[in-house]
Amino acid sequence: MLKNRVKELRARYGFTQSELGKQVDVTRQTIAFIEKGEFSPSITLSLKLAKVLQVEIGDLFWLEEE
Amino acid sequence: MLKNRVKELRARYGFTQSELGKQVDVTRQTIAFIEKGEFSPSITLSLKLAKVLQVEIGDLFWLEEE
DNA sequence: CAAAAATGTTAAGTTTATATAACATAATGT
DNA sequence: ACATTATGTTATATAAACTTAACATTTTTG
Repeated sequence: MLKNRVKELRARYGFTQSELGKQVDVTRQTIAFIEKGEFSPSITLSLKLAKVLQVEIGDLFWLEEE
Repeated sequence: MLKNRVKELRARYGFTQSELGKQVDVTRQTIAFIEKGEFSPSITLSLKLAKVLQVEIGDLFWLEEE
């Protein structure tokens, strides 16, 4: 199962969903869906998010058992 | 632009495209498309590939300028 | 408190990832 | 040389990512 820390890290930087979306070229709804874990973004978008949030991509997204 | 080392690492382990595909639950054509750089796989598939190929995901896929 | 901004959520549409199938060529093994 | 296996490639179909739009609720701010 895919997990992520997008919401936590976005909050740490004080970005709104819209601001983060704009920085990685997606809409705020896409950010919301990712934060809810409703889908598995492309590696391209994932790498952009990791860059903006200044973490290794493996620390932003990971797979858990179950 | 998205780059990856899937082909190189698959060769290192001596896996065929079919074998690698089976290990990460996709078809050999999907592996072929990824190796050709024709699309940006999901983060879920990317994480599975990194696990099987025993590298950090950031060492398997990365973004380059232009 | 009232207004504005942010978030939650959902529906419908478009684009892209992935599957399935098919055929051709290259590489490997007997 | 022949048979088998791996790879290249392309077409069509389906599933999932992502967009756009809309409205409701929550949070923030004057």
